[in-house]
Amino acid sequence: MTTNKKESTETKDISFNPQAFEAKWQAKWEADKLYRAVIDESKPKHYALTMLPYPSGDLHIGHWYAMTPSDARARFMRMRGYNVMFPMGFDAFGLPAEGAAIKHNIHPKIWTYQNIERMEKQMRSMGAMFDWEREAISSDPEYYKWTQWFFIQLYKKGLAYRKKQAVDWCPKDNTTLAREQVKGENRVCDRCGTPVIKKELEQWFFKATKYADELLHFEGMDWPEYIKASQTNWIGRSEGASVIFKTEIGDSIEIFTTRPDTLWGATFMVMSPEHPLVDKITTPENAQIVSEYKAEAQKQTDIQREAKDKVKTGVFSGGYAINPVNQERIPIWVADYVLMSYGTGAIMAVPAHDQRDFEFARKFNLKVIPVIQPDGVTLNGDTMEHAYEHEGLMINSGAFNGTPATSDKGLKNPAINAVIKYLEEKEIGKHDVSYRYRDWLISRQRFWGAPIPMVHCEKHGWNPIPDDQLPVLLPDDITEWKPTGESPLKFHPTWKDSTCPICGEYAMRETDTMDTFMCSSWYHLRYLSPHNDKAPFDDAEYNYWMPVDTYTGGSEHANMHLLYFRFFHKALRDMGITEGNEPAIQLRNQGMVLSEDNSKMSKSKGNVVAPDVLVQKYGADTIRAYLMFFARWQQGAPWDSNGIEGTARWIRRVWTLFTDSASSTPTVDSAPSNSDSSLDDVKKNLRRRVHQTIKRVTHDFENFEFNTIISSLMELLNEMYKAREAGAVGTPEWNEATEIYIKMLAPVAPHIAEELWTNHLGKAYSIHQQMWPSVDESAAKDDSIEIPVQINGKVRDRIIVPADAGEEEIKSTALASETIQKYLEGKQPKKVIVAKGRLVSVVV
RNA sequence: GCCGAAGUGGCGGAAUAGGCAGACGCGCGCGACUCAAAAUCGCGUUCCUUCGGGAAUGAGGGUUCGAUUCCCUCCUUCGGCACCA
Repeated sequence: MTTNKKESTETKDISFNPQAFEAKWQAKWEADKLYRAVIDESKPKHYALTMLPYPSGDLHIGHWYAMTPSDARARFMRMRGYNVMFPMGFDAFGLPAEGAAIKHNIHPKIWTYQNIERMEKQMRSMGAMFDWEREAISSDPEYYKWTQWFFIQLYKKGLAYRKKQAVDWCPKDNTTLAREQVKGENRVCDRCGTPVIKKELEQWFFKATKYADELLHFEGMDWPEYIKASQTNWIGRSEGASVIFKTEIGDSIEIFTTRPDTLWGATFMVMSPEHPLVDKITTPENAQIVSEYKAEAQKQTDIQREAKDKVKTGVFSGGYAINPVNQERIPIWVADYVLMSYGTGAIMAVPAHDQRDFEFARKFNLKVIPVIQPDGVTLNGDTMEHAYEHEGLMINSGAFNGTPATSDKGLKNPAINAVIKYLEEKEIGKHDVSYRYRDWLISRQRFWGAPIPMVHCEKHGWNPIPDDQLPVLLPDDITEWKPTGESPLKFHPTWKDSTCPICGEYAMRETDTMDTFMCSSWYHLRYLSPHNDKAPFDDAEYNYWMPVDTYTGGSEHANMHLLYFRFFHKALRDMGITEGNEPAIQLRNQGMVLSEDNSKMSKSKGNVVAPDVLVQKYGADTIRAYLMFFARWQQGAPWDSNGIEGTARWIRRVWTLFTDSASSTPTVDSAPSNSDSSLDDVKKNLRRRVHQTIKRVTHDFENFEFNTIISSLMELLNEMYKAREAGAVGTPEWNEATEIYIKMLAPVAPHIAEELWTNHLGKAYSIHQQMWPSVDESAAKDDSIEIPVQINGKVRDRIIVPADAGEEEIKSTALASETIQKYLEGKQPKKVIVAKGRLVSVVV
């Protein structure tokens, strides 16, 4: 490379050396505020948001994969005439900072801000159009002041509350977790993979379940199907009825059922061992076995208790309830297959029509009474071998006998519908919906998060910190970081001391901090006005930019961030802070870049691809292009370090074609006949390919099909090399092709595009302020086309016809073909089908 | 078990209002340039073949002149849920 430089000192440097201009353009764009997004009512707005990173230390290839194609699309939208905002920031609170504090005895703040500085620098090397003036960092006091303010608004609205219950606890991270942050069958911590345990603790919650039903609606949202499905599964709506059963001693037990039509078949009840009425219902004779069973249940983990293949266990309480529809006296059992965390913690058991209840009934010799009769078979409660869970007619159900029970759920099912009507008339039950979705537990027993802005007074209980005392700052003088299961803030000598906003007496601060997902639930709003100290954001900014038009990021957040983000928007809407029902219209998720051996990249395995090294070797543009090219973006693929050479070759060939002055003189030996007519054809063909490419690239950008954008540009480049060989250089068609090519290249490879445009073509700075090229439809159209001719479904020949040829013309040309005639062997075709412009199919 | 997405060369992947399967690139092979290598450039590259052709888009069936694309049954992989009443 040094030799190249020496050679080219007197003329323009034509060797490809991205290091020579990438940093230069990045600095100039920033100095010129080229990507500054300001309100401009004369243009349609486009809010392109990509998920902000945690400042973990170094940018990895996954960040590039998420961010640079998103940037390319934002740039494309900008060239299409949108006023685009593409902000960036840091989700800067979180556990790794505390891990570093423990390990290196460094304050999490110092560690975090050092990382931010390094990562900002690395991000700048991407050449993305981030508007850094809108940068927001969630651990800045000016940011978390408003995180706290939002907490208080939620509290005042009754959407934040404190409650003692059994909660998920990660023994490694030493903190509680939200239900969403516990993963999979093994119930492990989403962050560290450690199996969680249950702890009975008093914690702060957000009432997300209030929005359960609304969160199931995705109307007008262009979100991936699997994200919507995942959220729908997570919320887990079931429709049915709640019914009140009375015990013999007069207590009410409410149950939830999706099958009220089987009420007449309820032959016993089951309560969760944790149900508050268990002790009351248990008779003295049964007290011993029930308390032993409860103790046993408590010892087991959730995984043990909820294991699907587990043999059912349970004990009889000695108590009885009255089935409200037929006054039958039915025994109440206690069993751990009924969970306190779902429904009411008690069920009516219908063994004839529920497999779980059936297994239980058979084990303990309880009555089985069929109440749904399938077509053509008579069920016998004493001999049936499994529960019948399908459709049929109601039987043994008094006045309801004969009512059809279909496979429909809820009120759509005539049997369920009729019984619910009856329950409501009799006031023994009502139509009801149950969700598996839980309220969001936001307390974390950790230091590096936004302090929950509440104080507790002996006399006045919990109260929010007055707004004028916000933010509640984290102290700098903490020395002990060891996780104890309680926030390090609790052990600070003075931090927790405060006064009650009501009486002015001593009050103790809440020492827990907020789940960092709280910070990221509103960062898209802080980008609107990151330094506003009067409000979380300006209304004018909100009204112009929101909602987010395109949101990109990882799909691992399906049931976490993406659900919190929607909940938060709805809660804010109900407080009059935001407008509209959803924060983001369009969502797209990139896949994952795996390591070359197809495994997940991780520091511990040492298989991480470092973007910095690649940037040094190839330049940012090549990395950007390769990340767009090497896989379907929304799917991801294993990294291929050889593969990048192909993209690097393409970028170099782009550079060579547009900078090599020799390109204007065709080499004598390779140029074919230079007659005017053939040059005309070459020019026309070039122009056609250029305009066809605009069409394809535009379509693919709109649809996030980044890999085919690059292929199309590669093909067009190959075409241009051929046109150069044929002597097209210097013609108007060549010049047009050059301009359009660089414009289409600009979103993908912003530096080389600028260098070629401004320096080599001598066009007005900046390429990034140019409009996207428009398609000349007439130029894009083919004159003549080659279409295949099939005989009995097999391609036997290809014919060339004018593009606008009619059916008859195509047909006669096809049949006139010698090859086709040979295959026909003089026979008359039975049928000839002409698909205009596509194919001829001859049937013999 | 339920919900969702996806199965195409050695590899990443193209092509779906039904119409030339394998674009583009990697890898591989041959050639040019070179003392040599790298870089670069050119040609070839789904499989089988008796060189006429034949087979092939996870498997099997269906609709059709024609199916990677639509329908049915099944298999596999990935993601979510799961003793959820």
